[in-house]
Amino acid sequence: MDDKAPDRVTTISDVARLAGVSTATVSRTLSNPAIVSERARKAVLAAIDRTGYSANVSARNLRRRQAGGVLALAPNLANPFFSEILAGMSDVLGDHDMNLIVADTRIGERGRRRLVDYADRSRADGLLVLDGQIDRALVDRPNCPPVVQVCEIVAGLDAPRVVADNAGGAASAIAHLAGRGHTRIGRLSGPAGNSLTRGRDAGFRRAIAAAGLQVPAAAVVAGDFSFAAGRRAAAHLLALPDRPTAIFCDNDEMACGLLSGLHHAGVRIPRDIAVVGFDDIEMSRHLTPALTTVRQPRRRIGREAARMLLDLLAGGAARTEIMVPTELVLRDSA
Amino acid sequence: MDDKAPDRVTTISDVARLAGVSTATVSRTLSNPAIVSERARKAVLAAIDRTGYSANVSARNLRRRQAGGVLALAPNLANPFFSEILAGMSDVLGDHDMNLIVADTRIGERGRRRLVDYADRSRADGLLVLDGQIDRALVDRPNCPPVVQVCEIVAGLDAPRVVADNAGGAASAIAHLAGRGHTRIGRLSGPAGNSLTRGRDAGFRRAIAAAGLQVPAAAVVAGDFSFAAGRRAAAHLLALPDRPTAIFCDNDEMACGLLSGLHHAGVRIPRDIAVVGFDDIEMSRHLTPALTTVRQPRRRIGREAARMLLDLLAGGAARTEIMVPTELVLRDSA
DNA sequence: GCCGCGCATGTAATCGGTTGCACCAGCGTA
DNA sequence: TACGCTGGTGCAACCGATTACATGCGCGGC
Repeated sequence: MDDKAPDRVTTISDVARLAGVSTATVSRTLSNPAIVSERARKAVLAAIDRTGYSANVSARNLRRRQAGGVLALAPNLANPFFSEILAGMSDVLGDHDMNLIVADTRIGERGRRRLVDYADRSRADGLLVLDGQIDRALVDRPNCPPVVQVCEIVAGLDAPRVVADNAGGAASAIAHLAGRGHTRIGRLSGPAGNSLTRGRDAGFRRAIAAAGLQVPAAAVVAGDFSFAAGRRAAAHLLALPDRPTAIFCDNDEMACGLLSGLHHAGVRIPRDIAVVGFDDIEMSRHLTPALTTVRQPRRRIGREAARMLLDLLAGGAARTEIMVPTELVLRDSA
Repeated sequence: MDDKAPDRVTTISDVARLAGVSTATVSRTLSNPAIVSERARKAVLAAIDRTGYSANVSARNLRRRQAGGVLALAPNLANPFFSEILAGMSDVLGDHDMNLIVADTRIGERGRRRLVDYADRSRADGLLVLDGQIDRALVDRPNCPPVVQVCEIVAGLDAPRVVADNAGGAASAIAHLAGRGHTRIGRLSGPAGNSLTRGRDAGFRRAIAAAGLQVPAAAVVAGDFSFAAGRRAAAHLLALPDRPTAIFCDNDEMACGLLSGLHHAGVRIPRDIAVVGFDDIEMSRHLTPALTTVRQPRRRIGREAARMLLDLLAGGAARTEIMVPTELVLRDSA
């Protein structure tokens, strides 16, 4: 405010001079106030207040040999499923004075090279990988920062992870349907290799068996998590000789497409066919009928992942896997 | 790879030694290859290739007195409306080797103080403000980086801006409805002070007048952009003695709630009442009936905003306002 | 043969904090 | 009185890149 050179940002030396101490004391006042005398501390804080000083992050990070931030790699940022996970990460990281920077992994070859630049020790202290399809070479590089996998698992990558209880969630959905008397329960699955698909598949089969039922092979359709896949599945399922009376979908987006396809074909839901989804995305509660689905606590998943990464960075022998429970949300579609 | 000390990240000196040149030459090879001899350039590039060197960003930014990134301030990151705008920004910034870091503005007092930390010259070279409700003190601070406003305008803040053609979009929606023979056209608006509300209101009134109609005062309801506001508005509008036959909503989320409320009351859409929204969010095309709405080209808005900020930072006398055209998307609800 | 010019390169200062080490004052103990 | 210890502080090296300035070399013109 009342400085001589108004165009220069105030530095630690300005504060030191004003407070009549050395820069070391200013630095210590900020990072470890307990070890400076009360006299000095007061003088420094007053000077900081006067000047509006705030430390230059580049200089600090350079000296501390850290990046002060974490990189999250997500496919398709525009997908609202991820934004709440990212918000959870941001909560925790912010409390530890860490940035969250977010990069989209599905952006062609030009972008791929950029990713390698980003996933660099000087830019990111750690990586939060939300995309199971990521190129393994990216994270196997010699100087790649520590990685935590979130939700999806990269095939063969042995890094710590935070995942939802996919099997348990699927099982609870099936148990619910079986309890309502359904005996022919179909499934609209995700792509085959995917770790989410595998988990949900396991829960599906386990629960079907536990209810003393059989998996109706023809009514198990492979999708790709997209709305369009749900539309296609509707046509396919309606053409079956032995229609299922309930369908479990591996995610809400497909369930949404399925609902739409069935609706256009004049099928009444849930009377003719019951539908259950997975994820509980925003849209699901607004559909007509509102979608019964398995909720993933996304914000919590983000928080756990961020905490796990921070532990890892602090050198703590972090747990290698955290499984977050899911919850069946009963609405109108089943 | 074949280094002596495998635990230390390679620096510019390592590369220089390996290539048999000075660090200055290495630096020049990377930032301005034309001024180094071909011999030196080849040696340096080979050394970089061997070591997998990449420059430390903190050191570079410290020396260049820049932050290497831009901060975007958005309310509610979980809202998918923003993610595509952010993705557009990220496209452009990435091409200029700039980070995009994103902060949520609606996170209580604790978060507010954190924002002030973030909106700092050493962390961000510029600010992209997507929230019209932001505290003006934040951007009026003496050493706040340059600002570009996006979509919403902060009351009384005279910074360059990128906005959608809100008036034009609303007008085209009304013109469409009037063209289909509607004469009692209601409106579900956003909150009163909001710049989006004002723009859409202007277009609404202009087009109503142009069609030779009157604004049915009782059928203009103030909402708050939320789904719940749409539900409430449905009840209100149905209770009117002189029901409108069409309703223009200031955003899709409210239109969505309105649709849901009307549907539950047994109103057939668009036969009994036509509904038009604004924004074209993801969900809108998936509703039953699919929502007719005014599309904002969100990715483009993001790109334009980022470009404008970069111009501003480069010292270019950037234009002070860019207005991006909107487009009426005809679907089933009108 | 000498001078001047321009190109390629190296030297070293610099960016702004952080922190190991040295120092000093003050006090208690031998 | 001498010695050791402890808490508080300052000095200066350091983090790793960028870049102003200096240097050296080769070449053409006089």
